[in-house]
Amino acid sequence: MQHSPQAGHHPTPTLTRDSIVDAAIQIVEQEGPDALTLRRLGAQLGTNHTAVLRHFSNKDHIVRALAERLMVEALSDFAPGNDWRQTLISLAHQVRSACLRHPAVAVLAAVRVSRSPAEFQGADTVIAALSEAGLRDRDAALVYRAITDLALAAGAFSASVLTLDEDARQGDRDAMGREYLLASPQTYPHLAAVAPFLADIDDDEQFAMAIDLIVAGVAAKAATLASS
Amino acid sequence: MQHSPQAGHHPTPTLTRDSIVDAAIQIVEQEGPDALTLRRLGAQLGTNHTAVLRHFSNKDHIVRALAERLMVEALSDFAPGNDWRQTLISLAHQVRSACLRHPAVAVLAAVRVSRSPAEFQGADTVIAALSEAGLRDRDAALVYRAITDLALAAGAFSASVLTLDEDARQGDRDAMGREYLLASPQTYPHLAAVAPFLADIDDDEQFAMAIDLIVAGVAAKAATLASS
DNA sequence: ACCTGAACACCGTTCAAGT
DNA sequence: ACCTGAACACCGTTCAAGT
Repeated sequence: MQHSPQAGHHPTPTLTRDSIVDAAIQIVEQEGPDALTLRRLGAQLGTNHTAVLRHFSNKDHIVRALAERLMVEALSDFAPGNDWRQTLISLAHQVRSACLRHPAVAVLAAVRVSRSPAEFQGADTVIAALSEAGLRDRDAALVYRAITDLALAAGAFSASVLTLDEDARQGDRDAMGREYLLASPQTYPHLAAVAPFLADIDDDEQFAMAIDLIVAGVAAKAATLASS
Repeated sequence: MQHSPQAGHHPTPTLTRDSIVDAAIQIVEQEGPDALTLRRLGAQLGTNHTAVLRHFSNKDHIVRALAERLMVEALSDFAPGNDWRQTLISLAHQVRSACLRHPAVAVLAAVRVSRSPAEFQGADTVIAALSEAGLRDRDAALVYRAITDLALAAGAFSASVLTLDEDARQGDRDAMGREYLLASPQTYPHLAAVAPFLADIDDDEQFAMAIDLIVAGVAAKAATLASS
């Protein structure tokens, strides 16, 4: 009689890696990144708090699994645009949306995402867009890594604001709106000139501009390299 | 008899906010962000672990003080370049250098830096550079916020790699070098074409390219807005 | 094979007490 | 005014024991 996972009297183990990740996401979303503890996770799953260590060797491995989920979700329902600019822009916004949907997960996991080949499909799409823009080989590889990390960093950064508590957030908003207005026009003329506008910019607009600048930069870089 | 800080028999308190921040930086740099605990801090300072709470109301306030230090150091010995491009590029590298000198501090504190007016001088320099590039008023304010957060996010991201332990870092390096090579040329043709180059790019080069793209993007944006 | 429960060595924060 | 020391309610991880 062979010993297989299906055989014997263990038809459905209580926990699976997927059910643990599901529970972890739920906790982190509802209660913030600090709420993700093994004991809280055990409570959510209705098991002893050490049971999850049968499936992940430590807490860090759980965080990495969250990172993978985030990327899969970001790139799941994606279709390339009509040209390479549209493709890059919509990919970037898709990544940010996933980060904003799970801000605490993004803050916890963004660094781990960028350092491992998360999604071949997403990478291929970006590199295809760069090829269309005129970048090949090593240039394409370099620009790919640069813009991927920029977009991910910007997305996580944008999301991280949502993880601050309401007091800290209001404090930061006030600081932007008020403190910059105190800058002396004599000592800091350029800053004083734009100070009234600084508080007036929301995160959506700022992110859109960041992606705009990067895409414009890619076009300029491709033109430079093509003519050299 | 008036009661003044100088009078009486309390000439030099054991702790000051500065000495606490000094000790915190030393701990975080030598032992990583997780090593920053009140007990470790108390040991470093030769006091009870609760003594620092006389000077900072909680641990989060200590982290914010670290963020301020980081920014001050990043912008302290800075001189504007010959043109606006050089100015922006060298500012960005200065921020990254500070992040790399204190990687764990950067990871801990970057988000808090970007949301508060840390340095009027730095802000004025950047906005002056944008003005030279041709951006004014609300456009300048929007681009200022976008590129500041991008540079800071990129710097913190870059630094965050240094906070991973050697095993995780080697694992990530291997993944880049090896796993991408496994991408099927049929299914992912563009990715497969550049895969050999992906492992060959170091963090310095990648950061330099990111800043290059942003600066090129600023130039392109300024040209677009000027002609409209 | 998978989960439990006790144990261990830690956390941040509060608060009465000392000097 | 500043620091101590005990206490409280938590952590992640290990490991023998159960089923």
